[in-house]
Amino acid sequence: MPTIKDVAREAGVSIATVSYVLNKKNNFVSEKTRQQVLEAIQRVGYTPNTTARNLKANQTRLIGYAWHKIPDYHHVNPMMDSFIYYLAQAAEASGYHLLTFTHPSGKPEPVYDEMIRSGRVDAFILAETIRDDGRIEFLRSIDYPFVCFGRSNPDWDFPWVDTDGQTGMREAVNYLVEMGHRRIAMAAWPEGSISGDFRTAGYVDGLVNAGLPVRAEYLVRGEHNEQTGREAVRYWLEMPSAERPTAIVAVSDIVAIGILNEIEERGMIPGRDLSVIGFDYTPLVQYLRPALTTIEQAIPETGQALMRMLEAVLNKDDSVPMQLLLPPQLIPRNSCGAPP
Amino acid sequence: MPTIKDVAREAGVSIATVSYVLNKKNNFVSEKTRQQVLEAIQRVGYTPNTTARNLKANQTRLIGYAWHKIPDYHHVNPMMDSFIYYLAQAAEASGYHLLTFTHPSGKPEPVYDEMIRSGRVDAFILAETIRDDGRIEFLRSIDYPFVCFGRSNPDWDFPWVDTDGQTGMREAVNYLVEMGHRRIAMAAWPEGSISGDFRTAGYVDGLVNAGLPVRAEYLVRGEHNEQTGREAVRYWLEMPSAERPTAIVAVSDIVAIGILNEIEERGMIPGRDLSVIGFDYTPLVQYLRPALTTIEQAIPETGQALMRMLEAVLNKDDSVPMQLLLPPQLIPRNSCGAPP
DNA sequence: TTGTAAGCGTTATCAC
DNA sequence: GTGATAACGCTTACAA
Repeated sequence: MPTIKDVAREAGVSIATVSYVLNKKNNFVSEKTRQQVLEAIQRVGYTPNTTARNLKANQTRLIGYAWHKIPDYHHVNPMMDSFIYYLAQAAEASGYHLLTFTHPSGKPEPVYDEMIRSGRVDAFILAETIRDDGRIEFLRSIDYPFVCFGRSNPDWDFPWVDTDGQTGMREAVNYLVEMGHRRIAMAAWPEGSISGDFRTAGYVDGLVNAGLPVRAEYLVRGEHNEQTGREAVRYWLEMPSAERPTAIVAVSDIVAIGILNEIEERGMIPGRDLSVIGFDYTPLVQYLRPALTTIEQAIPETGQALMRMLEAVLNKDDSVPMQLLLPPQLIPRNSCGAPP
Repeated sequence: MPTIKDVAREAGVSIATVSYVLNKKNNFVSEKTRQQVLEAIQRVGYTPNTTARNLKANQTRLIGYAWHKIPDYHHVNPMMDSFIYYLAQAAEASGYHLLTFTHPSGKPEPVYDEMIRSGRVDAFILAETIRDDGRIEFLRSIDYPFVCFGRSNPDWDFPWVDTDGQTGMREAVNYLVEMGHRRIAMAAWPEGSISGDFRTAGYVDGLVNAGLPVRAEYLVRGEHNEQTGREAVRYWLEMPSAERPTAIVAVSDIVAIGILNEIEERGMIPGRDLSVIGFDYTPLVQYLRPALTTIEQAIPETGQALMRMLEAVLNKDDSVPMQLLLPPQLIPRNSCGAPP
């Protein structure tokens, strides 16, 4: 690879001059010299070496992004995977690249620490944040630049972008209410997860807004899998038919799929006998029969917002708000209808 | 961040000595000095700066991986997304990280060129290779290190790992034959795609092996979407029932989903009236009713094999075979049964 | 066994 | 306007 020296020799100038024309500001280089240098750069096919630049500037223009551990390879979270694609695009638009890394499930902080100490990256983007997130605690404690996709402890002040799951769920309930439903249930995650709790809160908000009672037996909780949806349906179908919910909102698409499956196996028709709404806009759920009504997160916008925020953090620009809630969007399909 | 100088000062030795103990080989450093240095490293919390190391060594220990353009964010290919996760893991095991980048759909080569010229990466991993792949042509022409997930032109000599779709499909047909099927159809992609053509060839192999006729009307081609599966079923259902296929292999899960959906909408039961096999092991297809029998690619192994191969390329180690076909695995679920 | 110093490819300060 | 040159943090001949 040609270096700045080759260009200097070719143009008959010093390497300093080449560097001047490259880093346009201070353009006190004479037009004639500038042209010579530019032509020489063309001729030798020169591109400045990033590593050398980085060493000088003490930066990498690399942003660390950790892959979240997945137990089994078909259990990927499709939403997160499309997120990182848009994140990569947004990063490039700002002259950064994503450097991906993995870490053992229990202890991520040492890996982040190592990335920092070795000067591998300039900042991090964290996804799938949790309550008391050790990564956030750690990065805050050493004042290292980062932004998060997802919230954490409410009393922690740090930059994040998140989907407004509470509003999303409230609107889902509202959508069902307007269709005529009065007995609306929710299949939720166990208490304690941030986004799960916001979604559950939105469900309650929706009921309250509509003047509907909040009934404990209409809220069933379980893990993030198909089984949870199935068990919830079994539970509700045991209720006398006048008590039974006529519509169900699920905390996630995978839970909604379990609901759909159990409903059908009980000989009922989802969307007619029982309406169902998912959450996540997972690929393929559009091809279920009935196609699943779901709530779509603003994934491309999230990536862009995160990068905007991260640049503000890196440039110590405090004109950019450091918390951003992005409204999701209800995607009506065929799994909802008027109550029977 | 502490530098090697800080350690040297702390330990009362020269920076060269620190460097010697760091780069263990040539361990002619006295045990006493070594201990002093090690302790100093601990005390000041030193980790060598990667950028400086890289500048010296003229490397980055970064592998470029381009995200393939996706038209719409729910059209991600889940298989590819889990692939890159395993790839990242394998890379780290070899001391590399993945540097991701994107490129405009038409012209990837200039972006690869730029990454090389600016010294951003040491090598590339290409995925979703095609016939006459310009990236392969380009990287071969400048003799830059890379490995591919996927084959390309048969007369090109370059390192690749690929799923043996031909064998996979042959075994799928064989599986159906053993269940008693004699009229087996395939919903394929248009001729010209590499993996599509191998899968189609495997279908034909399977028929021939079983002594079954290869009937043109049993092979329907269409794009990679749900509609293709639906149209294929409509076509076959117009045949007189004694002629109709009793089983269908699909070139991909999404096509298989279309098949499943159309079958059900015609009032038939997949797995009983008509057996169906997909290809890709897409997440969620296990939750379809019936759960889709599909062919699983060896994704983790592919990532590992690619990294092994890439290291061989980088170290000019020619003991490692530069072409590797990995057998996929049939995952029996409920979408197949004996012919009616 | 350890230290000195050159050099990796830049940028930027200082002379001229 | 332009050119030496130091410096970024490290590795490694070579000298001691």
